Amino acid sequence: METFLDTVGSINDETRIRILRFINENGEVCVCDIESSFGMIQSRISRHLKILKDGGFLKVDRRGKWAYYSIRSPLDRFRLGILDEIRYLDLDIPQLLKGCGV
Amino acid sequence: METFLDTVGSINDETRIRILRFINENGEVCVCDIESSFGMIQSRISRHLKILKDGGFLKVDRRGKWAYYSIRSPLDRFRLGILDEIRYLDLDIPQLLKGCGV
DNA sequence: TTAATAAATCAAGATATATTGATATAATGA
DNA sequence: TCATTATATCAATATATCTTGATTTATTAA
Repeated sequence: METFLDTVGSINDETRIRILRFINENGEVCVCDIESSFGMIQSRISRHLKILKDGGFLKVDRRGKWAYYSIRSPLDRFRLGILDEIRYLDLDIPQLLKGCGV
Repeated sequence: METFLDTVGSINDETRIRILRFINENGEVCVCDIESSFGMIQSRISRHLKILKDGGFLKVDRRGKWAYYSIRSPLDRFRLGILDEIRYLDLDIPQLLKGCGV
């Protein structure tokens, strides 16, 4: 039950839906890419990523200083359905903007 | 987008998930049945029913003094998937207890 | 080492949502 | 009409969530 509410709660926020779709469309991205693409401060992005990860949608891969987030795979039928559902919502999804100063 | 968030928000609450499953398992019930089955006060049940209705899960049929709630039909793939998903969650769903003094 | 960068976490305030009890509306029957 | 019953809505409070800015942790490079 907690798992279900974590999953549902994780998509009960427009910012997170936008981030989730952004990652679904662009594949693996690091936190600073999301920061600069969305023009949002780091702590805000980081928190939303954690919630999406705890909701079972994302996985992290830490390489060097960076944390790379991508869609967790394999994804169950329910979460796949959600990804599909948000695919065509009327939302402003920014262009990918590489944000880390290498 | 608002619609999607209404739908997701409507199931982002354990009480509402329980009510939704209760109705899904028992079919059409009136508000006082839910009240007495769940042992919750009327305004609380009424509010949650409204949210589930606005989320697209329920419909109301007013007959006489009573308001009968049931699963809206036909239900789209996404909402059907949610009903299916909550079907086996570890939740306390009360027995139907007829609550209206006829 | 030390400084710089990337990311996570924390604390405070703002906003949203849930619960309760009271009141309003609407239908029925005396 | 008036009282009763069923339901909806409102106002107040409690609780949860979101945002920001500051701090902490970890990695790399000077």
